[in-house]
Amino acid sequence: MVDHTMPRQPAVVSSDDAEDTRCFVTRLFGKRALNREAQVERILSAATACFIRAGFRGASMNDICSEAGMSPGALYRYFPSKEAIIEHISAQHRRESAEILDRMASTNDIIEAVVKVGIEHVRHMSMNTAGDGPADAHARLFMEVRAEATRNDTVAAICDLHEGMMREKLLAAFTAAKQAGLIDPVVDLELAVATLAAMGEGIILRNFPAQGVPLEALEPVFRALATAVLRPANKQI
Amino acid sequence: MVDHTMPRQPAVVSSDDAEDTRCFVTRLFGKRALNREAQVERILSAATACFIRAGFRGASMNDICSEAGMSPGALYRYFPSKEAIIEHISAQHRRESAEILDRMASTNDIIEAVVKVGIEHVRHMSMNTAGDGPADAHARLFMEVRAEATRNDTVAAICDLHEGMMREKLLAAFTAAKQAGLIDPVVDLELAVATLAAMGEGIILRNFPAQGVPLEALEPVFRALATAVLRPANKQI
DNA sequence: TAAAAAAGAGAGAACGTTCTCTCTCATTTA
DNA sequence: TAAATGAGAGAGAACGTTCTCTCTTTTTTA
Repeated sequence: MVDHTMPRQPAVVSSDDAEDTRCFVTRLFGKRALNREAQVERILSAATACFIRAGFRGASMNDICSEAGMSPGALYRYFPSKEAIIEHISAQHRRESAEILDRMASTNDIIEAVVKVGIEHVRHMSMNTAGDGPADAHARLFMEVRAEATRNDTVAAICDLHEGMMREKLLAAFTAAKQAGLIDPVVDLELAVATLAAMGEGIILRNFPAQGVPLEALEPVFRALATAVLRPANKQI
Repeated sequence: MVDHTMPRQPAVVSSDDAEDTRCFVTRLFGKRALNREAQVERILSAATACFIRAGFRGASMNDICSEAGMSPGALYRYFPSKEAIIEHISAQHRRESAEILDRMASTNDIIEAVVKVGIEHVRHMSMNTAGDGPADAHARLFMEVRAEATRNDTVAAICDLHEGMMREKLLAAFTAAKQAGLIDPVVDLELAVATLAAMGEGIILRNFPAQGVPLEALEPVFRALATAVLRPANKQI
């Protein structure tokens, strides 16, 4: 067997307070800086494809390297570990979901606003960003993220953060609508938010569009459910 | 370093058509046969605990052996592979879910029947069978099974089988109720079943009871949602 | 501005660990 | 005594990661 025990060269002594003395233009916009961003993007999109195909645990770093057309040595210059990639992708996925709520227009019709957000969320989740993956790519990733969150504290914190944000956004909108008399005063808003979120997640998980249910068919369903949750006593206000 | 390259012994030739010549009474009810069932059960419950803790991929066969207080050699007498254990547990989990629908009493009030089944399902899912695991044990396992189904054909078939059964049971009940005039004639029953199933799964996933929402609080929610789905036009019939 | 030095990027073999599963051999049961 | 059962070492493959080395780009020096 080949002997690899040759003593390592001591690392060149570099003072801890060494500063990057390069021109800041080069640092930010130089060929290397731009290439670095592109490479990070390449790795993330390759990893996403692999994770959708095989899951966080099922996809190996070698798989990701092959998909990205890159050697392990190269990949590890951009991410310190597999976990770091998983966390990055998890955060990105949850953030995208949370951002959909930002487009929830402040309208006089809270029911229609909820319907619109629900449809938008389902549309986004059944959209195939990559183009060559399975139809339920986003839903698969969503499941991976949630499963990972049950045993990885960092991912759990990421999920909590974004879910908390979503909860507060919805709650704020509902509180305003309630004060405007658009929501039945009896309704427990916290429970309403939780219920609607659970429903949304259930529909994401099932991925209706991938099973042939068109978005238009989902619209009256969302409307009926939103009405039931927000105006349980009397349908019309 | 120790040399492990010693050539393996060829497997002992065992004729494929070897027969069990024991008395069939002994074979079925003898001490050994009974013990065998007990051992299988021991392995399954140990594996379930490990899978809930670490996921299907995250839990190793050694973990399961330790949990079961058993050597690998012993364990592999009862299950040919890790996958076989995963499939067994997946099937068991999905079957238990499907069986809850069997207790759906044929009643004059279809809404209350749906509410009862929903509550029962959530109760079962938030129940901790083992006793010493996390509160969301069933929900975690559910997520594992669904995630596994996206990339393991056998588990996917298991899920399809039981979901198909659930779908048909609900559809039959709804069809009868529709004919009895208990459901709005406008309702697309297929979509109603899918919607209610998705809602149920979303609520399972969120595990409301583990988050402090009591089952009683969930009852009016289920009632409102069931009503919205089955009687969208007019609340009372 | 040209040459020298440093830093960055990448390839790919190899590392140590862990994985699933199988082997041999000892013990228990019928 | 023959068959069933179990223990536990360990084989071999796969894992995530790190290694050394080469080539390119950027910065510093003359």
